[in-house]
Amino acid sequence: MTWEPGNQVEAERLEKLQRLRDDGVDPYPNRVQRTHTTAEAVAAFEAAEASGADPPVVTVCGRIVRRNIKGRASFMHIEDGAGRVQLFLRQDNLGDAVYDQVKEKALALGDFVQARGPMMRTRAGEVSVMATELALLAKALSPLPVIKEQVSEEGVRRFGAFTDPEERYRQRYADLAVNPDVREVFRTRARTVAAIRRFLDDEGFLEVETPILQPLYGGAAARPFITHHNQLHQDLYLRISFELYLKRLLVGMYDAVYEIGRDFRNEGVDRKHNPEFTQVEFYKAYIDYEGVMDLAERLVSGVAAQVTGSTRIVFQGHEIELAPPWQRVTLRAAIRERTGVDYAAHPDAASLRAAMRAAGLEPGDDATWGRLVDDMLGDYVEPHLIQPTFVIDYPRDISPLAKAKPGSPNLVERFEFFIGGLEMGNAFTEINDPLDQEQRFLEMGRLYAADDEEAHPVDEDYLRAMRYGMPPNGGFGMGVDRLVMLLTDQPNIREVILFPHLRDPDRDGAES
RNA sequence: GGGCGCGUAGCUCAAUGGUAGAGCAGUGGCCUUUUAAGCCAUUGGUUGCAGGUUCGAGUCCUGCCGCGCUCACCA
Repeated sequence: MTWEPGNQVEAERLEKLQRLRDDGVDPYPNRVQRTHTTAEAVAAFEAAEASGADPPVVTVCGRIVRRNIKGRASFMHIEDGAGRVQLFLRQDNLGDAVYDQVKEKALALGDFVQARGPMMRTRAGEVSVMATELALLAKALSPLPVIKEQVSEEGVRRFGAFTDPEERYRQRYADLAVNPDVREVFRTRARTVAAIRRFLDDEGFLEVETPILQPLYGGAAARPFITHHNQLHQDLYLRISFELYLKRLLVGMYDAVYEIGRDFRNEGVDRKHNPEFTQVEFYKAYIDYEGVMDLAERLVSGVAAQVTGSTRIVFQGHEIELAPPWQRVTLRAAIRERTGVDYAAHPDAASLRAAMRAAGLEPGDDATWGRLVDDMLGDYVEPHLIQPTFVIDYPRDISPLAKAKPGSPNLVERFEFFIGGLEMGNAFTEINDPLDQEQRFLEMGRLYAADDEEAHPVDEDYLRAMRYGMPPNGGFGMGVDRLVMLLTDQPNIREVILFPHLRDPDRDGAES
């Protein structure tokens, strides 16, 4: 099977490729030279200019992003990962053969080239490479969207665009190639992950890697993806959280561990959810959820400061201060404030449902008590939590891994924290009583046995680990993608995931 | 899964039910300091897919595919 041009532009480019080959030009040569990035070349020239030294002679490489062919002198801008620089191309300097390639437009927008020559400044004042050598490095056969820029005092105006979300995600390489803002988002993402890692390393945590393919799944409320190991004849699950493996390591006498990695949840896809997403979880012995709150505040505000230079960010028009201390509100008070319902006065599902109806809410028909409480949180409280807020003390029956709150049989020592109206993370004082944990697993099994979903499995090996003795500890999980959304002011999780999941377009009736 | 909206040239977008267009890109010219370069000329379309209504469908109807927003789901 051989590629056929899909349109006229591609056909013409393929023809030019053949013409270059006929002329003995290798459109994809093996050998490349580069002495400077575009940014280094400009900096070297400016330094020489300032000191009165001779202008440097440089060899630069990059993609042609602008081309202005005039008679016997032409200009190109080439871009590499560091920036862009103009090439000044004169027939006198390049010789007829090479200049003909320019003039005949054998070198097109999108092609990669290598140019060598002394740096200079044009009459218009732009630092440029006065090319004495010019060579093709890689021919582009398909045209990228063309985006022009007008640089002025007021900033950069852009003309032309590549904005269709579907095509941007399906062809992220093209999106990145033409949209520098998008490239910057993923640089910020990389700095965010690095800053999280640095913070936890400095706090004495050990970074570990635990199984992604798991014989049992657990640690969160979600349906898993299922796969199969052929030789072992065994079904496996892609993990929905790291929790149960990380806590096993506390039994193994690491005081503090963390993992940054991918979780997979077989659930709906929307602005805040991708089937695979990046999570950071940490577990630390000898602290409770108060200690975790302290770490969470310092982690998030410290990462923001490192990544953006400030603890004050703007997200979707809201100014948000991430510096500690964050607001703390009990779930009970938060819900009472927003709905008028005090769930503590209605300790069973039936009476809580009645109270919700009396307050004008619409409670789910077969929701458990804890589920009703959680619904009120999501519907009436969460959208208002713009400034960072810990919501603490959750219903026991939606928190099977969190330790009970002394004196409150329905509550556990758990918090979730919210920023910008997004649920950012979840944490608790972890259960370390193996018999209690076993009962909680069994309760969960009963509570949700009615659901048609696969029953949640009890992880017997996890209980065995806990029976060897687990130190008291606090645990924490946070969505890294959502943190990047906050720090880059992106409203959609797909804008911070390089290759987000999309439906297969090559189905019946679809364009292929 | 439900509701609403969208799908037209490589990209961004037009087009009362009546000959499918523009800008950029491309192609052919002119130009040895341009920079959204300019000027002249010009190519490019199975209007997402399949049906239907109509003398006539990009436009109206039905189904399907994909995307967006939203609701639901997410122990």
